[in-house]
This record gives sequence, structure tokens and C-alpha cells, in this order.
Amino acid sequence: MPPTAHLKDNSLLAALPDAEWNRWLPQLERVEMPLGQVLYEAGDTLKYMYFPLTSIVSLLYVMENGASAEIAVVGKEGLVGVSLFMGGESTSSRAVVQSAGIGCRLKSKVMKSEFDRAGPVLHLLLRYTQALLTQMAQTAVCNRHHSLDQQLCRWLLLSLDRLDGNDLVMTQELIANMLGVRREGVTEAALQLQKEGLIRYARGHITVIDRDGLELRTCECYGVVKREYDRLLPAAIAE
Amino acid sequence: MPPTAHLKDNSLLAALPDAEWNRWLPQLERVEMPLGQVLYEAGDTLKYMYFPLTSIVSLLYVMENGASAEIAVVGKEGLVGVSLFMGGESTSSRAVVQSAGIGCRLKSKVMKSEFDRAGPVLHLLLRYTQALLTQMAQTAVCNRHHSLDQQLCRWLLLSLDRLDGNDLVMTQELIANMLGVRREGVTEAALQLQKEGLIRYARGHITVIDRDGLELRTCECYGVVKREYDRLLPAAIAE
DNA sequence: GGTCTAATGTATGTTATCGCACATACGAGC
DNA sequence: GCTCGTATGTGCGATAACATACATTAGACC
Repeated sequence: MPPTAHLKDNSLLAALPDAEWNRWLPQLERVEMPLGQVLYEAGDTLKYMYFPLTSIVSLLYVMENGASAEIAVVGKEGLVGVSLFMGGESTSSRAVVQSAGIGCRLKSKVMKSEFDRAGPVLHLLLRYTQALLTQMAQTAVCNRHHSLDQQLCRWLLLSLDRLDGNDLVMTQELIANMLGVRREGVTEAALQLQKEGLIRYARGHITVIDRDGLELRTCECYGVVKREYDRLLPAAIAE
Repeated sequence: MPPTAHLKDNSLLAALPDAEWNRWLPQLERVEMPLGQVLYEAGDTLKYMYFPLTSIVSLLYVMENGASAEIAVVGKEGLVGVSLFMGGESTSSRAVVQSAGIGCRLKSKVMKSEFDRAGPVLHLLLRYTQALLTQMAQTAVCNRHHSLDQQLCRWLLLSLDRLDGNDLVMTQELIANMLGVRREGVTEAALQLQKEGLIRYARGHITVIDRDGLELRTCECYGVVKREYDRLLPAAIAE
């Protein structure tokens, strides 16, 4: 995590044409995004649109009984709050900071007027939204068909792609909440991955040792999502 | 299924302002949508955008090993092919007619130029897309946490909302493919629902007897999706 | 009316994940 | 260096859905 993250570390901001960039710059407010921070609750009217720089945000649905499941994960390749320009103003999911870091935000009013100019910004944001849509769809598929092991691999890879480096600050408890499984299940799966030499971890810190190995072990879902992000947002994620 | 479905049976078409409606009308091509018809494959560049009138279309992902899972279901409340205006031109899912009927379609070129006028059409379509997004998210949640029984209830209700009447022409085998489970599992669950007097069925035909009972038995996912459609598209689905 | 196929019903053993209970161990802070 | 809370490891029995195999039946078509 670089101490001085640049706003253009966010791929969407980086992809803005000069005119838009110059117009946005004075409006972009840099913010700390500490672990666990809730950017919005299900049903909240969004006040800001967030662009993660070094943080990761989970979109998750919390059930009536308190159990949860992650719908999608957003990092420096994207933004949080698509419902602002999609027109709904709110969603039925919650946005939580899953990995602490820096981000920046734009007032919803500014965001909407920018979107309504109907220029390149609109098309960029919609392409991003389609990528997000693919991620959600694939989450549904993965939840249905794949083993906890594979899902953990997918999740690690998706998270890794949205950060710099090979380290995740993340307890197994937290991962379990995201995946919507028991913590013990994550322990078992992580143990196995460690035995196989793919990852190493200790008390809330995970290091990926063999990224290629993880990619071999994960299900097709990771690749489908990755390729779709690359296709729709050529500049994004590519490190 | 009325023999002469009107184009405005589709809620999105019905919600069009007069100017747009008059402009679209000559371009809208009425089409039969037989069971099993594939509107597009994963990766296909879309040639048309489809508006179901009396048919239901499933968006589903087909895995490398042939297993499948439904991502979302579209009927007279919506349209098939959001990737056309979202900018991706294609998706990683397949669209299949799940219940035969009538629909109409618009050439993708026409559709895109209509969308790019950036008027009320744009906002209508984006609100619809957000509703679709909610459905996908909730499918992911449901796949993770709920029992086959509850998922079957949810699926029956969602399908019913997108048709007229209380009948579905649908084998258990087909339902199993949509839900991404074994056919035997659907048999068991359906048997149970029949015992409880909620549905009656025979050889590819299901009748819902006690709709309220189904709603009591399903998981919260159905309600979440339903309310979101109602909120985002007030005119839609309401019968 | 008889045949044949597709749809539905049933049985058996297997597996992954669950829920719960608890054991261990690291490391921050005194 | 000790303590204590948090993180991780482990061991059950319970359960839902799995794979497979096969039985039954309804209706379409001759």
C-alpha cells in the first residue's frame, strides 16, 4: 500500500478524458477507508460515489437472520454506488470496507450531473457496471456449483487483483462472512492451500506464494470474471 | 396466454412516452418464441434486443462441464440484451426461452441509437437494469443460503409474476436445469409442495393453487426482488 | 387399444458442509 | 515475561444435496 496513493490509481478515474478529469479533480475528496466502514446500508440513499484507491469494498447482502453473502468485490478497478447513476438511488445490499486503505469520493449530485452529460463518462460507467454484473452472475454460479476450496481461491484472486502486492490483511472469520460459510470451513480450506504451498498465513495476514497455482486450483468463475473486466475495461486492473 | 398479445403487454414498452412509442412502433418486429430457443449464446454479439410479451426467458450460465445455473429470469416486465446498451455487446451468459410465447424485438442498431438519445428511454432502461442486477444478486444469496424447497418456491413465484394466470408449462427436468440442481431434488420438493396443497402438477404442467402459501414458504429473496422491481419500475409487473 | 417415450417417483450409499463444542497458540499490552 | 483476547485448529454427529440405478405411469402416436 503506497503511502501516497494517487487518485489515478483508480482505473476509472485514470480512464477519464482530460476535460472530465480536470472538471472532477476539484470535486474529488480523498478519504480514509478503515476496515469495517459501512459506505452504505441496504436501502440508504447514497450521498457519495466512492472510488477505492488502495482499499477493497465488498457489496454484501445481509439476511434477516444476520447471515451474509458477498455479491461482488470492488477495488481500484471500479467504483461503489452504481445505483446512483442507474437511477435507483439505493440498493438492497450493503457496502463494507473489506480491506483498509485510501479512496476518494464524489458528491452524488455532482456524479449525476456528470453522468447526465451523456458523454464518454456515461459509457465508461456503464461498461464498468456490466463488468460488475458479470461478477454478480458468476458469484451466483459459483455459490451453486463449486467447492469451498475453489471459492476461496477465486476470492483470494479477485481480491489480489484489486490490490498491489501479494498480501491480504484478512482474518478467516471475515472471509467466512464474505463467502457466506462457516469460519471452520475456511480454516480447513486455507490449511489445505497452505499445505500445497500456495499460500502462507498467520493471524489475519495472508500471503499468496504461488499465484499461478491458485489459478490452476480455482474454478472457471475467476477466469470468466477476469476476462470480462479486461474486455470491458482494457485499461483497468492491468498492473 | 391471450391469442393476440399486444405489444404494450410488455411493461417497458408500455412505459414509453408517446414520442418514443410512435418512433419505435414501425421497428418492432413481432416474433414467436418457442421453448428452448436460444436468443443468444455466451459471447455472441447481439443482433436484437428482445421484449417478451407472453414468454419467459432465462439468462443462464453454462459451465465447462455442461452444468448450468440460472442467473435471472425475464418476462413481460423486462427485456433481454442489456449488454447492448451497457456497451459490452455480449455477455458470458446464454438467453433461453423457458416458457414459450410471443415477444417482439428491435434491431440492435436502432436500440443503440434510441438509447444514445439520452432521454427518458435511457433512464427507463437503466432502472430496469438495476432491477435485473438486484435479481442476480439475490440469486447469488439464495444459492448460498436457502434450501431447494425455498428456491423452488421463489422460482415458481418469479416465473408466475412474469406470466398471466397460475399455470406453468414446465417439466421438473427443466426446472432442475434452471436451478442448477438434480431433477430428483426438484421431484422431491415439488412432491412436498403438492402434499401441502400449494401446487398441483402433472407431466410438464404446474398449477399454483395457493399463491399466498407459496409466499409464506419461500425465502426472503423473492420479496426483496419483487419489491425492488416495484420500486424501480412502478408500472411494471403490477397486474 | 397397444406401444413407446418422456416424465415422474423411489431407493441406496456418498459427500460436503453445517452446528456446536472445545483445544491450541500467537502476540499486543501490561 | 505474563496475561488475555483474538485467531486458528480439531473432532464430533446431523443433514441436505449428491450420483446412480431403476420403477412407474401418463399420454402421444400408431
